[in-house]
Amino acid sequence: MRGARFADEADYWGAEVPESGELRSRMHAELRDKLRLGRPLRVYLGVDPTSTDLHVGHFVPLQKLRRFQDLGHQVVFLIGDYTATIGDPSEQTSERKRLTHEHVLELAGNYTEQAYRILDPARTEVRYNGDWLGKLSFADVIELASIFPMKQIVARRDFQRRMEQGESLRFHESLYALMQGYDAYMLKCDVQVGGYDQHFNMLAGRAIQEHFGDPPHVMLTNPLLIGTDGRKMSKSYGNVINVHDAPGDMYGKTMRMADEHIQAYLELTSSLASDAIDAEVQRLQDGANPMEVKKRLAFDLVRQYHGEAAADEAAETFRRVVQRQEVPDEVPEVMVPSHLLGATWVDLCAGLDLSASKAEARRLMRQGGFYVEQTPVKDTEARAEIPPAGVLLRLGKRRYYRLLPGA
RNA sequence: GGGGAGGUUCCCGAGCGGUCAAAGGGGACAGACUGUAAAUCUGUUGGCUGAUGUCUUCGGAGGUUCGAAUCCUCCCCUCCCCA
Repeated sequence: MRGARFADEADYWGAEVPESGELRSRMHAELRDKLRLGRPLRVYLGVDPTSTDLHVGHFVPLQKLRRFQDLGHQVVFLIGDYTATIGDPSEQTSERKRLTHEHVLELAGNYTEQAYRILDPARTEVRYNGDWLGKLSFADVIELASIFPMKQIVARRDFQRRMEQGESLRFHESLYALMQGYDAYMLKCDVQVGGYDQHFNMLAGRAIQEHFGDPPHVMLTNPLLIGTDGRKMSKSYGNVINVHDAPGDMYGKTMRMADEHIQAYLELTSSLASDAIDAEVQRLQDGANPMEVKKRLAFDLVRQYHGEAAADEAAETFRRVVQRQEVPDEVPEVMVPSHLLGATWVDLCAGLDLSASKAEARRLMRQGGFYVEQTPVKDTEARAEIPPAGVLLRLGKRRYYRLLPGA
């Protein structure tokens, strides 16, 4: 993994930006100075728990934190229990749904557990920003707000876009950066890591730290990981690789991604060393079959999260099921209740929720995507025969079920 | 608070009394192609039905009409301009 770099992409800041190269080299210099302090640095990453699962994109900054830990530094993992109830407007195209605090705390539990797949718990301090943000008075908020020229708040690219496009934009959304900036000040950290989308919030942190007489933190940002289809990674697009995905899913999702995105994934998600990544990228440019490179990537991903054996198995399953169209080893078994035993396939699929409706099952049949023991069944009136040994059902390219007569 | 524009099926968006389960695009699903994919092409995309058909759907509640997504009333929500 590599790819984390110093803040640049300065156009995020809107009009009032230093040259990107300038900010970047300043961060370099500041980090160098901090490292000369001769003490472990405090490095923090803040995450707002807004969903149940972390995806591989979240792991980019976590890997970075781990590197710091390995070098003897102290990591602070900040759970944005308070900020999550407001919602980070960064890179949003419309107003976010607000979450309740109870819900957020529930999600937070998953987050730390998943983060510890990468972080060393012994050298991780977990904090909740509700502990201080919840105690600010209105006067405190006013003081924080006074630090920022209105022009800077309004100049944000994401806000500008929403205003131009007539999307809803609410006042509280502009307060988000204040909250996150205050976190940075409260945590007394030397470095903050995060995605490019956090650029504005991190700068706000520096402004607040300086306002209160603290040295500003170094910003370390990484490119955002795109989804497997090249769009923004988002659960609603179904282009997300979750850390919790089963080995086979994780491998399959990786293989299904467009060839153009291989490099981004190699750089941001793989555990390969820098020169190994370069070698793979070179292979691609030399005209190697992208599938081979992708397989290496898929294997590496599964290995990181599920171990070597699972990765071997996932690779083998892919070879057999997808490439040779053979039946996978593990096919989910579905018991067919007795009242559906003599039914048509259509009724059976709808009754067992294998298809959303009878119409959908018929559609599949008519389109040739309905197979019984690998033979297409097109007759929508055909009745299902379920022998005691069971029967293999395949819907579309790779949804397999073994149907067994049940009670 | 005043004035204006809107809320349509998973999303965007057309429709503005019947011919509307509602154009078009996106997404999704299936098939063809293929080196995994992507791209491309074809088809499908509310439920029940073999099919004619029928039921539910166009922010919410009422109303007008033989008939409403389309007209009227009230309400809720969003955006824009002004204060």
